[in-house]
Amino acid sequence: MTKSKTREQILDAAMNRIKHYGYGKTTMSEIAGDCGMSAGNIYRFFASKLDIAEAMARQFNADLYQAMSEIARSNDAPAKRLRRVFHYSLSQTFDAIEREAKILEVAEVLGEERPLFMNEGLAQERIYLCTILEDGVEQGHFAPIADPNYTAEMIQSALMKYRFPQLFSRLTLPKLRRELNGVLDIIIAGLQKGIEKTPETEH
Amino acid sequence: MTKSKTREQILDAAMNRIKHYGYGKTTMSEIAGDCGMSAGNIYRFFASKLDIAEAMARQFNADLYQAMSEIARSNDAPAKRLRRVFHYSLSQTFDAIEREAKILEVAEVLGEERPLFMNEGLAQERIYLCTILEDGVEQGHFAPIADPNYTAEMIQSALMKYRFPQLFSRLTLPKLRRELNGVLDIIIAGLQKGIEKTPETEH
DNA sequence: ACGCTGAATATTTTGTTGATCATTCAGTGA
DNA sequence: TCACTGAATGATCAACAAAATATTCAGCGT
Repeated sequence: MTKSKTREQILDAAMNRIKHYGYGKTTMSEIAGDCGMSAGNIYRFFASKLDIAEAMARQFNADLYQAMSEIARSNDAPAKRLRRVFHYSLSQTFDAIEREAKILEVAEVLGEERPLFMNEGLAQERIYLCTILEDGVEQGHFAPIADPNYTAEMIQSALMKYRFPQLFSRLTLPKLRRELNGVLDIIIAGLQKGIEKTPETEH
Repeated sequence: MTKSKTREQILDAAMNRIKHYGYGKTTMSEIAGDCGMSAGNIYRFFASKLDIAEAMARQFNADLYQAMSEIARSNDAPAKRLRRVFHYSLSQTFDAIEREAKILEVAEVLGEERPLFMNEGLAQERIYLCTILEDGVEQGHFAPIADPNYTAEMIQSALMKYRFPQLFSRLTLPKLRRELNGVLDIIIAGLQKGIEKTPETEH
């Protein structure tokens, strides 16, 4: 347990520095210095500097998933829950990057060096989306869905642009919200109507 | 007319080199050498090296728009035309980059240095999308659409990922096609059902 | 006047070298 | 034995100079 305490201390020190100076500009020595230990000792708690960044993102995601989970279980209409999940995610990510621009660098580095970690997050998010989709079908708001996880994946694909907003465009938050709502309008209409899978493969 | 002939010659020489060696690695002198002229003379036909890249992309787009225009005017059902437009664009872009990997660099440079050029292309594409959407409404396949250009914009947003496939992901063409179809399934269902614009702004 | 050249200039890229840094691990103190 | 240190190692980065390169333009030949 003291081990986990030290780990938290390291992570905390790292986060403070990285948020302020960026991933590339904070050194293991500095983090160690903040914790009153040697750089080498950090490696007893994190296998690499990248793993610190990953732990940072994991913590950010944990909060996000917590909120998503609550939204997914709420009493709102399924369509509204869908909107809330993606708007919440957009706002949180946008604000975090707005507040601490250096967080974008962490996202870039992880996207590049840890592509599987990103997939993990998408898979987790899909769990909440499936809940909403299944509720929607059950309550008669959505037409039957053959494979909710697949449909969730397609919804994620369509909304990829709003995941790390500042990474894919330079739109302001209001414009992003407007677009997100527009795309959601179409998706929700599609879910209500019922999706007919494409009959044949085009050339 | 001889002026336009020379311009074409320059563009042609530039394209050959850029496709093979990349934008950064081909020099104005080399292009000029291929055309038997001095580097300075190129500037009587192109304002800058970037403008050569833009002309290159413009030529690629011209073919794309030509095909899109034909698809948009075809007799297929509107839903099918929508699919064909995006699948065609995906295949063309993917293949071009597959064939000449250096083309991706041109896309990157233009995306970075000429963001407005990208918008121009999106606007052009929307013209064809609007044709399809309006046909679809007229023929009773799609529910009425208040603002087709806006809806086209939202469709483009949802399909952004498939525009420069190798830029946003590392998926294979079959996987991209599968995803594109999945997202299109939802969009088309939404168009058939009719889109209710989001009633209020969230949080 | 026209179409072009090639030298001049400004900007970028490249190459190099010294530092800095991430990571490892033998060894220290408790 | 356990938690840690600090020196050693290789990798990466930063800064600066040198070399290429993009761009301009005065002037040449027609």
